[in-house]
Amino acid sequence: MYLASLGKLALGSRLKALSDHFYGAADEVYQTLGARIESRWLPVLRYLWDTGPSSVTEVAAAIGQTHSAVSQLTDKLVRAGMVRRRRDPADGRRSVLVLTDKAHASLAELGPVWCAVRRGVSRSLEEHALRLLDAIEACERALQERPVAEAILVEHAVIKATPLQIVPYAPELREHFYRLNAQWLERYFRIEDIDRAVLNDPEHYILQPGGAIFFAQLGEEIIGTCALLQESPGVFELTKMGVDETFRGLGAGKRLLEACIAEFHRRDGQTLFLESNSRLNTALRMYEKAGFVLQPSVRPGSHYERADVYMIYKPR
Amino acid sequence: MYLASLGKLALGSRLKALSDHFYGAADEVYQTLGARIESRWLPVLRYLWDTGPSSVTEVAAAIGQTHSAVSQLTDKLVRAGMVRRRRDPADGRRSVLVLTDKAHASLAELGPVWCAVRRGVSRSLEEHALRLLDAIEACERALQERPVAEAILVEHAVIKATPLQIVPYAPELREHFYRLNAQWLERYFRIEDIDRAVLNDPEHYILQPGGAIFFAQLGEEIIGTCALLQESPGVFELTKMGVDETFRGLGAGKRLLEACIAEFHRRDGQTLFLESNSRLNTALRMYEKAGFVLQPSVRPGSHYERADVYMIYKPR
DNA sequence: AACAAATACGTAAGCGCTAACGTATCTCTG
DNA sequence: CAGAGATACGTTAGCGCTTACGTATTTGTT
Repeated sequence: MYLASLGKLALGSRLKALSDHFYGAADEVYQTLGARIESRWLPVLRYLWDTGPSSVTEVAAAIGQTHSAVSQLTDKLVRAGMVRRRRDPADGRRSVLVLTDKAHASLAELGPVWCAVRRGVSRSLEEHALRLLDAIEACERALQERPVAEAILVEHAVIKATPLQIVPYAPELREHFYRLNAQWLERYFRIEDIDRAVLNDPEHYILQPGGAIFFAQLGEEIIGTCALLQESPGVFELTKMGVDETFRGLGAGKRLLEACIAEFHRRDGQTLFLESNSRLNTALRMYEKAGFVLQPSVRPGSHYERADVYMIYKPR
Repeated sequence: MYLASLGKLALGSRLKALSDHFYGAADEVYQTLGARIESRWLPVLRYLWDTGPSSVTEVAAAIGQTHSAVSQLTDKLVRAGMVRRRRDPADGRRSVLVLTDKAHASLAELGPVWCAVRRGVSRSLEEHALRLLDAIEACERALQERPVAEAILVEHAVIKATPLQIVPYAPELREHFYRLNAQWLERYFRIEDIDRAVLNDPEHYILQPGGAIFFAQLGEEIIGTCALLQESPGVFELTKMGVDETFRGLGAGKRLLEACIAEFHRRDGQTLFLESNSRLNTALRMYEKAGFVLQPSVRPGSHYERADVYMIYKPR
């Protein structure tokens, strides 16, 4: 599922899909069991069933919809003979919704069905059903306290106001070198032995052989890294590029790449290559834009299992 | 929020509401930041951005929608100048969607916005955002393997085929007496000292003073209980009624109530009363139907903090 | 008591999506 | 190679909901 890869960017779409799925399942159940009810009716009917005759606005507030939605749904329920509209004698504006006898009878019969729904959901989703419900509830509460749009705008303002710098390696940044690379390695592949060695001791494996390491720093935070490894005299490998997932999109990767290429030229390098994996679309596109050219086959004698892409830098 | 009380019955509605919330928040952000994009476009645009020109069906499959939806959305994107339709030279049926230069430019500018979205969501929802994402993913997977509608129908068939019996107290059922009552006590109130004592030793507190305890048994499973407590000679209290939340709707409560009332008559009781709480709507309605009449004030000298309803049995 | 403001609710138009259908094109089979 | 079936995709109608608006009624203010 592609949407999963978008993470928090596509929450709306995924929730919608899940929502439709549950509505559909409920309707399928009601239909095959011959219950004369639709899944969309349930909140209104159950509310009237639980709390007795109520006005349109009251129902709307309880089930979290607009009064228009309830009003239109009421039209349908009236047509289906489940609800009657009554004028409130105490307040002529209000229209009180009352369940008909037919509705009471229908709902009374639905007890076992609802029981089956609860148990079926539990059986199908196992413990995930409860986790989903908990998460929904927690999010509903959190959103009321801290509206997400506001929080996003604040973050955007902060990001825009914070300078993005590229800084060279310093011993106290070593842990970031590990962290930033472990993130994508664990996510897409697994950390190979050669990775662990290099990430734990970059000074020995990268700097000593005549390489360089850069970090992208947003304000005080280290959000990305990239290394230039001298493989043999004049031959450099671009490697260990990693940008914190939550900070993608700020151009840190591009800036790091530029820094490495500049360093490569500064050292009068002859060849600059890189190895990567075809699943890392965005990274590959970035390499291409920076001047790397895809080679027809993988690099002979590659150190990495995951490497199925081989690119060489050909400045235009 | 009323929907929360429906639990798994209203999953669809709650997911829809959350979904709309996120879509709305995203649109608000895009608008105030002047981005010429709408939240609903994102899956399609990002997919084309990530994987290059693609056919309608391909996009639809990736983002989990129908080809019609993608086709119609494409109309809008074409009108907005973000996408071009191109015939696939290799297959005349296919219409390949290609991002325009304008779209590339717009999307390139959106990097920081998406970064802000991810971080804003995290800030607003804190750790719940990840929990929600995990739960969604787990449910998506589970639903593919075990369709929920099917599971519900199976449960329904099982429930319908399993007899519901009312059985009297037996020592080996004591733990169920505690479990079933603790469930609703913990959910709505808290367990008072008097509850703990009675629930742990019902033989001493209920049976010895001349009371009775019944259990509702569905097949092999104990799903509900109810007790008749002799308060003084001929005066009985209906108490400790509890039905497993996942088995509500099968009529177990009603059957238990009938059993208690029958027992009350069998013992030639004079008075039968109960104390309850106004929040327990469904229970109160059941008591009323069974012949209990709401009294104008709480019972003098009640044992319970939570009791704000007092009813006396008046057979018709 | 008079009247502006607020409230309750219905209606209309529109949006995003689906299901159903029609058409064009491709693929497979004999 | 003909033709049946499959596939790709656009179009239409309709559903569920929203926003915007209009009307009736109540509430609050002076």
